[in-house]
Amino acid sequence: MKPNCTNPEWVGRAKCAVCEVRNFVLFSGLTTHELDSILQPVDNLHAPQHAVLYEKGTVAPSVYTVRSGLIKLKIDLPNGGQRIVRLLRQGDVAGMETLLGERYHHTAIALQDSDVCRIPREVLMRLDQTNPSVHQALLQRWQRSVDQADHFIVALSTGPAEARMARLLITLGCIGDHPETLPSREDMGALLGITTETASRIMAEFKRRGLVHANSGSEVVCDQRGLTQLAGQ
Amino acid sequence: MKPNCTNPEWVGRAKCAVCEVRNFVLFSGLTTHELDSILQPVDNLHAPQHAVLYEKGTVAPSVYTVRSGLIKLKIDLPNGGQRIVRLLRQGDVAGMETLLGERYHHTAIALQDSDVCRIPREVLMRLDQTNPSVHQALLQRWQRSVDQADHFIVALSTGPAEARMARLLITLGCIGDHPETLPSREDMGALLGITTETASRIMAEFKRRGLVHANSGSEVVCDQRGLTQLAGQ
DNA sequence: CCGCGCAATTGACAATTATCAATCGTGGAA
DNA sequence: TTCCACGATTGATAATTGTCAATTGCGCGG
Repeated sequence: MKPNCTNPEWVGRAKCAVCEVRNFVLFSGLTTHELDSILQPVDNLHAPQHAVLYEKGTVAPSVYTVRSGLIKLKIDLPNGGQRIVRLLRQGDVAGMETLLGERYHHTAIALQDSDVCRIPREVLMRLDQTNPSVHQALLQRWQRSVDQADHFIVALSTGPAEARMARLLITLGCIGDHPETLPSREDMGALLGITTETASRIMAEFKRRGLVHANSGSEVVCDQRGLTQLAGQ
Repeated sequence: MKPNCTNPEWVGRAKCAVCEVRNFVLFSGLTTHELDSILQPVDNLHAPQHAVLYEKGTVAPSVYTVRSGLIKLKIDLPNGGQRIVRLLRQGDVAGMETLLGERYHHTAIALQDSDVCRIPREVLMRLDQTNPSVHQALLQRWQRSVDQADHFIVALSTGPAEARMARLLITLGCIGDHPETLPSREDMGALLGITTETASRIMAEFKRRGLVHANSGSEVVCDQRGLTQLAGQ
């Protein structure tokens, strides 16, 4: 679909000690001193929209934590399409199968311009063994993956397409006065297990009904109440 | 739907040292001596079909490992239906959210007569900290939950209902000369995100086409080749 | 400014699936 | 054995969704 295979761009060695989102990510339990003791590099990457962090089936040397932006984990279908199985945002972790010595289970692509930290497998495994707070944070991230996958099953893959779309918009958080840049119709389809055309029709209808307003920029704002009602069925 | 809320029946204190499936479950890395040092009881339960292991939202004192049988993890929908988000079989673990101090995220019910071991939270947390092989096994189970959830999204919630049903039958393993007792049509619907009637129609059609044969007992055998072809789309 | 390219939208129609209702089949209780 | 209860199956019809094709809208490069 997209020959646009940008790669993430190296921005610099991560400065975890002054990271503004450190309390949301894996290393929130580490002291500055402990952070200094990390010998191997944790790199700070900028992933522009459509950049590929990693591809399914390739050897997995690193785990990624999301500092900002939106990342999709997808699986390619035999018929040429794709199915998105997870959306990752600030504080989420991608590629934890790395820690079990497995190859990547998905392809990770930035849906929006994103900033991520790339943590080598060895670094995280050592911290997991030596630092209880990192260990606990890891278990929590694993559980978060499970919870998010369950949400995809229950909320985004159950019921009529209109209700699923409403739940997707709520999940994306474009509600009230908190505008968001939405994924393409194609990605929405891959998120909900419907076709691009159906996704487009539903979104167009939502706009006509006033449930979704285009903002000044490329962002949109949604009607919390109306969507919640639709999501019910 | 089912007022048939059987509870699991206590069979005895678990004898992990002589457990015939120990190599598939969490404690495969422990020596007999280490097993003896477990002070708190690991109970061996028999869960007859329809028995409820635990219910969503209740406090979670224990993790369950499946020794035999088939367990479903379900979530109740606002419209009265249910959505099954996982199927657990020999070696799988239910209720790991327990280890993070959370309440159960699902309701766990036996789809077939099953044997399970109930492991208190404290036991598993202590072993996780003291025994690397248990720690590793735990991470693997967590990853397995993620993988199984992904399978539900990609294989069982994507594409037309007929293809999903074919993939479900393959997943259940009722292929070749390995017969299986299938879930009810209602449960199949909850597994695939379709109605009971649609599940019934598809299964009836599979039988007519010779893709599924009733066995002598209540079990069925499926045509591997034919189902695999259907699963493609 | 124009026009190209790509995504979004829309239309028409076919296929799939849901809904509601009735019937069938079977195992278990009386 | 007969009858009942319940799950499975089937039918008829409406609603939803997919498919294929055309058109619109818009940003960006020339």
